[in-house]
Amino acid sequence: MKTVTMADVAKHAQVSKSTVSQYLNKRYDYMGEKTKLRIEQAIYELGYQPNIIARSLKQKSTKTIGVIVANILHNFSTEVSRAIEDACNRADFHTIICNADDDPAKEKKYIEMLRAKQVDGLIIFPTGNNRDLYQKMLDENYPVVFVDRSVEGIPVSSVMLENERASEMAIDYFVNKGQKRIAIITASMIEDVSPRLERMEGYKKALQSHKLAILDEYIKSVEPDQVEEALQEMMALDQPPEAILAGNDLVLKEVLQFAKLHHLNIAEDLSVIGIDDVPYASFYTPPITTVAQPTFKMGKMAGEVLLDKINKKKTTDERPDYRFEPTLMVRESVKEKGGYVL
Amino acid sequence: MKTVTMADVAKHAQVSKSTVSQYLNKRYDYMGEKTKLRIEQAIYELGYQPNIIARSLKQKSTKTIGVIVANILHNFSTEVSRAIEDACNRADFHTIICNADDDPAKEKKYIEMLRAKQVDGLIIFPTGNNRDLYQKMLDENYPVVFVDRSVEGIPVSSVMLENERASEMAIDYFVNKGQKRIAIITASMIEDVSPRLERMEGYKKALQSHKLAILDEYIKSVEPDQVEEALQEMMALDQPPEAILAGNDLVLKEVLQFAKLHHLNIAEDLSVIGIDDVPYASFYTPPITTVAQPTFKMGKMAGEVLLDKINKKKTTDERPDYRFEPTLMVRESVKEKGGYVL
DNA sequence: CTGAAAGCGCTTACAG
DNA sequence: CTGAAAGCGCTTACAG
Repeated sequence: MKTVTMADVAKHAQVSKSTVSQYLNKRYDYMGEKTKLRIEQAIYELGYQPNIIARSLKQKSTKTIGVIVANILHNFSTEVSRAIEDACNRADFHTIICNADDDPAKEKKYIEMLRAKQVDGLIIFPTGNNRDLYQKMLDENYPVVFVDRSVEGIPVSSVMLENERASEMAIDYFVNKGQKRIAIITASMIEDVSPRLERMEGYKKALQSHKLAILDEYIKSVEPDQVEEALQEMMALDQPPEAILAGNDLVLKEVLQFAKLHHLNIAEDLSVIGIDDVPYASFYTPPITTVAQPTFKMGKMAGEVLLDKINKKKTTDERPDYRFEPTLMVRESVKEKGGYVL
Repeated sequence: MKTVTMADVAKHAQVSKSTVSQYLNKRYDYMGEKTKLRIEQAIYELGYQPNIIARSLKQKSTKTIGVIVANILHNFSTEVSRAIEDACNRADFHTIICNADDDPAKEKKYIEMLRAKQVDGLIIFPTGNNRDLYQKMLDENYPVVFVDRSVEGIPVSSVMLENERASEMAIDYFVNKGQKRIAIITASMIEDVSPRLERMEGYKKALQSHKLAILDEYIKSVEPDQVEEALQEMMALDQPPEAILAGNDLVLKEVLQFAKLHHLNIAEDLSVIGIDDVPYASFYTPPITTVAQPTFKMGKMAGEVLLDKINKKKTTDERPDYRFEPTLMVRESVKEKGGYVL
């Protein structure tokens, strides 16, 4: 497997490497027609494939961006990544996707590895716990955009959901259906991750605006594997909640699993709304009402903002963040409590 | 953002570039302790990060492999990819994952792009329609392994499920539950993709071994968006099927959606088994019985076989393929037809 | 124990 | 219209 290089092509076509290079880069401005043909022919005969690595070294651009998702297990991450890819492909950029597994150490490793690989920019779903690194990239004027989360004090523009609005939509819907005992379960907030905080805020504000009390027993922020226990506790209350807002897809899954285990019928015995529109929502029994994120638009925006920074070589952010409106996907997991409608 | 290079470090530490390079590659055999310290210091002070692109160019190895999945929408693809990544990470290899979208043209584009990026080897879930390219890689002794599918006449070793066995397990289970009117729906077979064929074969053989007739009306191979229509037809038969084997996760999804739409209760009105253990199977109502592929093991094997080829520089395959046993995940989507048990 | 030199496969002013 | 030459940032025999 001896590789054929540009020099081989040049010799075969009886021109210089420079000319071959011009040809490849479509700078035919002054190139003779016969020369062009000879090169084309040589490339074909030798089965020549340019070595992008060599080009990148010289050009100091790899036409590749890195994407580091906090946790690939979230549906959201997969869908947004796909949209980022599409946006980048359109600009002839490639995409390398890495999964930080919610682990700041892994996130750090990937940031360093991708930068060592000379990717031209980074889209990060930040874990939030690598402030020094984030700051360093800013200082170096390295193109970065955040997705899903923002990091306090780090002025990198972030593509995010209107999170408070998402909770609010869910609560409004619950209340309109006559639900009053509404709980919320979000992923753990140890890391102070912004969407979790905002969704919690939205929940509280919405309850207040409906003049409903905020009960500590109805609020849980826990790891996925503790959701069951949290539900256990809630359901053992004298006044257990009758409706639950699941803060993300993983929490929703746990809630549904819990319901199954304890033979609670969704809607009938327990109303549920999930933030994140899971793929099975529409054909679940009953179909699950969710608050959908415009994942495609968000990914597209993230890709475009990053490409813009890369091209313009300006990494300053004129906008702190790009917020997107959620959509309520009304299905059948919320019970209508006739008598209590406001 | 002027990047600091090895030359800068060398100057700062007052040694030559060679020595810095030795240091980075941990060839300290004969390196003076003070030199080592000075270099370490210089690297730290300058915040030096090696440029992997430059190294790759010289070493002719990127320590990166490419993975091209036929269709990332299959759960199977995602899980196997994750396992491949893990296996590669362990050997300090990176992974670039691309999605061919079941489109041979895209597959071709990605194969060429990844090879241009000098990845050291390729794991492909082949679409099957790029025979020339596959053959070319073989001829060039380029390291490749296939996953999920094999390609007739292309002797690249492939990591696959024991597909016939998968269908057989499902049919045996149906029959043991007293089901006799068993249909199968697989994805379209226009492309002659091996697992689909094998699953179909397994279905037929299993029916025969149970002395059940093979009815053409009970066999459909269609695109996901035609599954509904196919079901429509089947269910309109004088003797509609009472059990359905869904050939993969996407088909299963369509079947469940169809059941929902037509108010058919799974198990009660229609028994179902799906090949591929979908994430929601365990908490669906009713929980869905599936035939699971050992995705983790398969991905690990694919990664290891490829790394082996890369390291040993031998790309000949001592084994045509690596077959894995499926597992029946018994849940509750198959009705026990008491009276009819054999 | 360390350094000078060549080279990996390209690109890009610049000269002609 | 085309070529010679330098250089991207590393690594690696080889010499000393």
